[in-house]
Amino acid sequence: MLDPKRLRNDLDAVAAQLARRGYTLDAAAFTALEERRKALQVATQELQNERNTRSKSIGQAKARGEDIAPLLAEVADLGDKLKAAEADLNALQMALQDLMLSIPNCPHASTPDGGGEDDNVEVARWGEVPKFDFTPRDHVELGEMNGWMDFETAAKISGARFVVLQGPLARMQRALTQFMLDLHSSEHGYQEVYVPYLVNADSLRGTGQLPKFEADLFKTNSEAGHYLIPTAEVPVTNIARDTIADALPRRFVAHTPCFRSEAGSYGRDTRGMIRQHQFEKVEMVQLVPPADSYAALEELTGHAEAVLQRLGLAYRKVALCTGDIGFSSAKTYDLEVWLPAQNTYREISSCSNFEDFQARRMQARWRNPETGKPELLHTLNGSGLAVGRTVVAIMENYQDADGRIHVPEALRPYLGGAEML
RNA sequence: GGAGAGGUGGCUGAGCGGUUGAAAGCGCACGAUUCGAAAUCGUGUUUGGGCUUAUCCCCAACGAGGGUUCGAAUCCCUCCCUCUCCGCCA
Repeated sequence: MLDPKRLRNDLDAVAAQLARRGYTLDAAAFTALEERRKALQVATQELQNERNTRSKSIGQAKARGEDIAPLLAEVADLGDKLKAAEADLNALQMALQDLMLSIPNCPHASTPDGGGEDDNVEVARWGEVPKFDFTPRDHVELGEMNGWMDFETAAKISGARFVVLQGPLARMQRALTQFMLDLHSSEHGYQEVYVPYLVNADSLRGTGQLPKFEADLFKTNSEAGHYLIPTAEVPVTNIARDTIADALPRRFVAHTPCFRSEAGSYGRDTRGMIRQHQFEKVEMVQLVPPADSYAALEELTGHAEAVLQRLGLAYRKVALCTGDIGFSSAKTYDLEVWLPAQNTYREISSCSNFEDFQARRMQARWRNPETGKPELLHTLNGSGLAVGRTVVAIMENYQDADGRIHVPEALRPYLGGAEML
């Protein structure tokens, strides 16, 4: 959510920033709502003030033993007027709140302009793209020929966009999550956390998935209306909801499965493990003082890059343009890993600075030692990495002519020293 | 699932329906005292919003939401959460 004060005082500038990401802010509608809100609020508060002072004097008169009947008569209709005013104000504030919750974050000045993914800007490349003296197989072929990957059985059990992994490949996926968690917690300063996979609507509102993107989520029919998490960002960032931290930064890393309905992506990446309803991810989350958040974004992105580097996977770093960043993000870097079979780079991590957008929605604050006051903090997160896609990348980059998969050096300690899967 | 207890400020913990945003203590900040410190004394110390250059002033908030009332932390209803005992369970 954007700062209401900024919207009130600097509406044109905000609208201009939002226009960069292709969002048209209905300034007239906002102004109209806001003006009515102000008038109604002042009127309501005057009525409340009158009620309070009169009630107080009734109490005082009663204490003196005076007759309070005439005083009561004076306030007879006050209650109804007040109740009506409060109801009007309440309805208006709900409408205003709905509007506020539906406005995306303003892009940071350094986020490049653009309308869609074609306008994203590559900022770095790392690693050698592997050369094969044979035609590299894609992960589906490799997985199936080795008997490690079974989409048909998954389709029977669940449906499309699921997979059953078997034996060494299932084990490698587990090894990857251990490797990533260990790296971030022991070398990058993150605290490992284990979090719920079912969350309530308040948490999803906090990070920005709700109210706009309900269609992307799986909702359960539990009484509490739980949703399956689409990313660990939701439970982990919401650790800070409604709290005042006394020391920042706080860094968390968690491994969770992620569940996405992939509504609207029919026909895209239907083959293989690239786009599934359920996948494993290791996620980093940082809560930082506002002044530090852009340095933190560079650092956090570096932590995700470190995983790719240790695994020896070639990748590029892309600054998403204003038309491609997520709803809640002010700036996002995607890391794209080289996939030989697709002959292209594919997203394997997304690292974002949300500034105070999420913090304001979830009232996540810290006590600024300079002011002594509670202030909104900044939130960031990044995949470190999407584990399922890392499995794909390793298979495709580390295959040999026989379809066997070599194990990257860094991963061997997690697989009993094995050099091959 | 059954039975019971309880949710008040950074923490502990009071609070007959009326001047209680809330006693007291702890903690914290500033000041006094001191060579310095401890102890002691004094002052201050919630958050959000409205108006405002600012001070002041006003409104709201005692788990959440409704209700009763001129007036609710206090009474009533619903829900959420925590704790204890029993049952069940990985």
